[in-house]
Amino acid sequence: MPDRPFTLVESLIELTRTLRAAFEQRVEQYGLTFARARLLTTIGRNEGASQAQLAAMLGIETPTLKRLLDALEDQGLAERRPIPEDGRKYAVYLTEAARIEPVLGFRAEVDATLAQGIAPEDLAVTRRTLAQMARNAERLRQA
Amino acid sequence: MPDRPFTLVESLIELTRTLRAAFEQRVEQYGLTFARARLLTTIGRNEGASQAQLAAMLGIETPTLKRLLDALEDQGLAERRPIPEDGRKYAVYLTEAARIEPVLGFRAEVDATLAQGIAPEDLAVTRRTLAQMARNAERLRQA
DNA sequence: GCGGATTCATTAGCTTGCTAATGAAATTTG
DNA sequence: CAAATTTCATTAGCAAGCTAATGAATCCGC
Repeated sequence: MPDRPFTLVESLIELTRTLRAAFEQRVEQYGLTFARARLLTTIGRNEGASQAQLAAMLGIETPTLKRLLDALEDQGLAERRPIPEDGRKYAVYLTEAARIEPVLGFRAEVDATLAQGIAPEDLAVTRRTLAQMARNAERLRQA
Repeated sequence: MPDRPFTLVESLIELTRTLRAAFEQRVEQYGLTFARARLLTTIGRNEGASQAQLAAMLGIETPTLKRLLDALEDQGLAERRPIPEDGRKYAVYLTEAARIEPVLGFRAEVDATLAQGIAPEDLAVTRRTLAQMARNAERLRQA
């Protein structure tokens, strides 16, 4: 029901929101949200990374990351360990409880579902186009 | 710097955020945010629409819309008018102040900027692919 | 090796999404 | 026509994005 001509931007916004909602539903059985599940898998692939590094990988800011990490820690799924070399940093790890969760294959699953019924060459074109759009948006940001 | 293979979902999330940030910067000179500017143009194209209708057009929920509309009303850019036929509804209009703002051409401008340097046929493919992805995400939501 | 600059995590506070619940008005049904 | 249902806007409260500001630790330049 969005506004008629349905511009690219509208499509993007709507898709991202639907996507989020769909997978939110999917991971809620584990007591997770979309953002927290994304962080969980990123920690799993990069154990020992600092908070700043994780934030950069996820493309979010460190205060946002802190809040997500606090939540995972409260749920007993991740932990901060102080490192001796640098008193400012923590190294972040999954707990054993988190390792059992089948959520770790999350990203690949999301992608596979999303790509269903789409020709590989169309996917390739779309990837390229999205990358160019990201550059366009980025350029605009500085101007 | 996101996680290596840079999946589709990551691209989408990052693009939407960059896009938002870029245009946030663009409209802040008018005291607007991205979401509020989007609402403003939607009101402009559909004057007299109810809040529920506007929310549907924007793909957001009515409480979210209410908050945005309150803000525009506080800024003197939009107004609610009770309608005689239905005591529950308001008809929403732009004020004269809003009509002067050059923000009304906003959507087209966003789209044009985003599409720079992309071949028309690639854009077409991308539109189709995004639509299919939206269906995939939607389907998953119900399952 | 000391002092200024940078980096890291944190706090505080804003915006904008969401869902659930509510009251009032309109509509549908029996 | 009265009662039940639905619709509309609202309130309340949560999640997750952001920026700005802070304190502590590290690093660099001289």
